[in-house]
Amino acid sequence: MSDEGEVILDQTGRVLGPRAQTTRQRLLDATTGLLDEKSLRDLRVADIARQVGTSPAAFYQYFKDVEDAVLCLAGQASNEMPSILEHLDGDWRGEAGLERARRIASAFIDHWDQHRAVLRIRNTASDEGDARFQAVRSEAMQPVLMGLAAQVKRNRGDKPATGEHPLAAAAGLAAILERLAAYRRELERFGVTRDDLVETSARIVHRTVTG
Amino acid sequence: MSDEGEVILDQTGRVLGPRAQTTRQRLLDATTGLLDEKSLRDLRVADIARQVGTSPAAFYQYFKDVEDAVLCLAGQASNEMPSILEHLDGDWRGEAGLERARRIASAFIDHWDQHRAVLRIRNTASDEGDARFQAVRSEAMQPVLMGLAAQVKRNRGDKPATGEHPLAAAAGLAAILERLAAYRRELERFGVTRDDLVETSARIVHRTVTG
DNA sequence: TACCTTCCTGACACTCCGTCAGATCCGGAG
DNA sequence: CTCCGGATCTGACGGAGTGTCAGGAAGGTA
Repeated sequence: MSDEGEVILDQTGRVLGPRAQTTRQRLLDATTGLLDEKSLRDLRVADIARQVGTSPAAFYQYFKDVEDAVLCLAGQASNEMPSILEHLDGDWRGEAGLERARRIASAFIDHWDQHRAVLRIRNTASDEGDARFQAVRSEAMQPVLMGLAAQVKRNRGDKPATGEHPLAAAAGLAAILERLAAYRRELERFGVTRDDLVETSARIVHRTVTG
Repeated sequence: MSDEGEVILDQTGRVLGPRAQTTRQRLLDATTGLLDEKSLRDLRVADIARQVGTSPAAFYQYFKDVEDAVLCLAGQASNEMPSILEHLDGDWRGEAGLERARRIASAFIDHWDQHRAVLRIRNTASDEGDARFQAVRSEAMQPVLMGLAAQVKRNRGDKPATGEHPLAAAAGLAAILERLAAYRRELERFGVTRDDLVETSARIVHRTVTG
């Protein structure tokens, strides 16, 4: 990622002045925009540069390659990981727990609606084994995963008799939350509304957490 | 896909003789092998050709591009979609239903263990919007999705009062099954065994289907 | 051997990548 | 206002990989 910390550097390690920061940000914005139209695979450095009205060479001043820029965007998006953790801790039993689950599901959907293209790439690149994207994704999801696993464990009174593994259950729940949020558009075409998604995933999560 | 029906054609539409079929198959095998080492993005036609001991130009005789070859493999893998549908129909209540769910989960894991690389690409390409991969994936998953949705609907006595949407629930369950199967390796490093995965996903599926 | 079909290849034009030396820009010192 | 020096950008290029084509090799048949 080319965006760690506060001081932003270019590819040779030098601090960026204000003019450069503007250019860099415009390159990032252009990348975001273009990703709504074409896949990462089809996204050319030349496209991004043209959109910004600069030369391809300028792009390489700030980013190693297109993936590097997207990685940066993915980092930003992941950092906006919504207030899910707040909802995690507390009592999961009964209607209050279900409401908790609804809030989490809803926050996930909002998160994905706002960063669909970039989050999709984050996950696919991560699935394909790219270590940098894996790191960004983990950083965002790990707390959710651990939080869910802890709640599963707690609310079952630690009885492993059910045969369910807390971490596996948490991973499964995370899968539902992500997938339904990611596929919102597609499911809508089959008559599944946003509320349906929230309610359905919330109930599965709630049932799984409380056993 | 370059593999529809029985008679196999080359890129110009001519029927393949026995020698050509062998070459084509070797190209496919080499592709499978290389996909275990590198990502689709890094897989060059030249690599595949060299592996087979032929020229890059030969590759283009049988496939439009690398994706086309992988698509063909994805189609083959998807067709081997295991005997999941057999387990879907029937009574889901009680221990028998849970056992049903275990069989499905187990079959999913086997399926993914056998075709991990190709199925991953099928899904990521499909996620990225590639219509051809979407078609292959749908063809494989649609029956599972519909079957699960039908069971959800049936076993709830059609009471929509629970607020869960059958199709959304089915999509969520499919997400769990796929993700846990796809991430088996990674989860194992955290001490989650195959049995844990089967039992956990089976129970979530069973609970969700029976309400 | 001569021939014909099937299959494969060398060679090429093209696209895009990533780098570098040098041009351009711009604010501040004089 | 003019000039200077660092900050920023660019044109031009070597390289890798793609996809195509005319023609060459391989193998069967008579």
